[in-house]
Amino acid sequence: MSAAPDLLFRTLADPTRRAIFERLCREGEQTVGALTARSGVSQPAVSKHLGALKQAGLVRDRHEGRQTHYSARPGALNPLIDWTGQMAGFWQRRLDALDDLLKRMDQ
Amino acid sequence: MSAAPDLLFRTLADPTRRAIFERLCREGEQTVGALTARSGVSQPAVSKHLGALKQAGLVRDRHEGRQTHYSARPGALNPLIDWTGQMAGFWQRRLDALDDLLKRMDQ
DNA sequence: GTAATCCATAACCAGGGAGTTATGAATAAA
DNA sequence: TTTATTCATAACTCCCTGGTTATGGATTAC
Repeated sequence: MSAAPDLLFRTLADPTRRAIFERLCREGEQTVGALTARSGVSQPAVSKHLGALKQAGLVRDRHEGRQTHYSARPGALNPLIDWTGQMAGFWQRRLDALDDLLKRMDQ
Repeated sequence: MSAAPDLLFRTLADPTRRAIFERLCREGEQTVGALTARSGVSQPAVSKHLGALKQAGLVRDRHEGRQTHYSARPGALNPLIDWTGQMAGFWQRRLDALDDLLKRMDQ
């Protein structure tokens, strides 16, 4: 299971791309032009990043005339949340087991 | 804030490296040799990945004789959990605001 | 109809990073 | 002491990707 975390990690690893995603989360729907304005990179670069984000299921696009509006997609981060939860769970479980063992040795 | 998520995302983006980290989470402390055995890559590659994981604060190492034991570091994922929580919070807040607006318009 | 705007795609380039083999330092075993 | 084991580092290669400029299609404005 969990081929999903792979794509998510890879997609969010790039700072520029992650910044775009963060802006969409904070400020809601934005056009490509608006995103390009404060991204520090060219418009084609932004378009490529948006393509990657879309393919990872992190954003949606909505065409309206000659401009495209992008918005963050709630729930897309769930696999990531699940993964971190699992990892945290594993060492927690081992700590519990250790705790148990110590208690039994103590008796 | 949050230079930490950047390093974490970058470090966990590589599948081989993430697999090593997962094994350390699931099965606890491991030597480099043990990790290399089922990693599918050479020992130097594993060592490099472990170096990256260590630098990101994701693992600890413990030298014992001529072998080095690595273990996952609980709490290292916290910045990641915080970040996802923030992102989820943003759109949640906007949904609430929208809900509010609709309610007021309804009255 | 013509000009201007918005965006996506193509083509290309450069840097980084993940992999390899070779090697050496440190420790354990003989 | 000599040999074998374990790991880290160095040096190198190759590919992937994020950036660029150039361009074109679609839409809006004049």
